[in-house]
Amino acid sequence: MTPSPALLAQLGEVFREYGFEGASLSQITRATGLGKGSLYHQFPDGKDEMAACVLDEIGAWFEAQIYAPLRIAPDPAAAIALMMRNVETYFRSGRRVCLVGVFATGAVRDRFADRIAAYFTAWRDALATALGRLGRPDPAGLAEDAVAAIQGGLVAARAWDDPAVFARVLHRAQARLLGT
Amino acid sequence: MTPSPALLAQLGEVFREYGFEGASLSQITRATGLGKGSLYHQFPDGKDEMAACVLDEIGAWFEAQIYAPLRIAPDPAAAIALMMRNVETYFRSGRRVCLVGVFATGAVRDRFADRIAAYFTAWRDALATALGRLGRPDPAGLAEDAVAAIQGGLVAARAWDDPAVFARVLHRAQARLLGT
DNA sequence: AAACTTCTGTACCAATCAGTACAATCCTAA
DNA sequence: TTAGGATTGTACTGATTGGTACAGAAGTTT
Repeated sequence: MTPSPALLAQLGEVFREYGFEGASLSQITRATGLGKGSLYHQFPDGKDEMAACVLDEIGAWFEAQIYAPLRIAPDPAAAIALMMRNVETYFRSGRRVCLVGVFATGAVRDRFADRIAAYFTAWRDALATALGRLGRPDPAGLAEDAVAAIQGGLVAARAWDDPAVFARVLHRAQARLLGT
Repeated sequence: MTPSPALLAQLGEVFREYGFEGASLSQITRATGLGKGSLYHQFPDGKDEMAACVLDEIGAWFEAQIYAPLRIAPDPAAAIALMMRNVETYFRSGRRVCLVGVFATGAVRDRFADRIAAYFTAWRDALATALGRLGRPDPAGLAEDAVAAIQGGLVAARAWDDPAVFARVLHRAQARLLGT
């Protein structure tokens, strides 16, 4: 039983907007257009399974669009710049929260601990790899700071309801990464 | 009707752990030892009012312990270093989430928009004031980045379930603030 | 067309939810 | 001690919750 990427994207948006606890089945059926019968048919373990599938889909997207390019691109500096552009697009300039980050700071953190940690680890490590190839000092620390800056930039942009905040934080983080 | 700071602290911990939607009245009565009659007597508008009072209490604490010292301390560099130490203590080395940040990325963001934005603004501005007095370049940008780093450090520490991450992010953020 | 498989709709369930009402209890001032 | 105000406990409410069961509809294969 493989849920479609489109369905997982819809589920993801409900979880982003309402969080895990706040995303009731009513809201999910409304957002997806599927009834409870359909949802339970595809996700017999209920909301937990939906969220786990969504996290896996997000992880796969990031692997393809963010992490892998950082590891293998011939020009690490260009790859880092591209990462930042893709991050700005993916998070809708800070208007869309990072679902993994939201789960990390919520009551469901332990339920999805492996997936959450894996997402952050893969990102930090891929970025550190690119920084290492670029010859930047302390690649692990710079990578860790960048991942934190992106998460913090999202929180701040939401707090101020101002996407320009996210853009500025990203821009300055990129400059620190590249030493420019 | 002024709820005691101790009660507000207990409420704050329930909201931190379960989020706004997930913090049921059952959990709140359990955590506070007060029955529903008592809670509704003190907070006639229910959970919204509880959360608003908690946010105000947090804001007041930050004003006294974090923002005001940044604005008025004779030695801005020492004030910034003290801020970081206090932040590390307050957030229990990253084990305790920032409730304002959690609300900022949740469905209740709009309900408490003024309080959330005010918390972030006061912090950024107080820090920028200290940086300005220190003669640091782009104090507003540095301040914004530091506030984002703290938030992002909290998310990352939770994601990795590793307080050392928060400490490292704080340490490096402080070095950037002070130019050391 | 018939048989089989997959998917959907919906009635139902027990539990929980936030909130209301108010009697009872506790506390304080005179 | 009494009266009045503050606080608490709890029964009750209608609504919502996640989940179950399964008949019926839809899709696919022969």
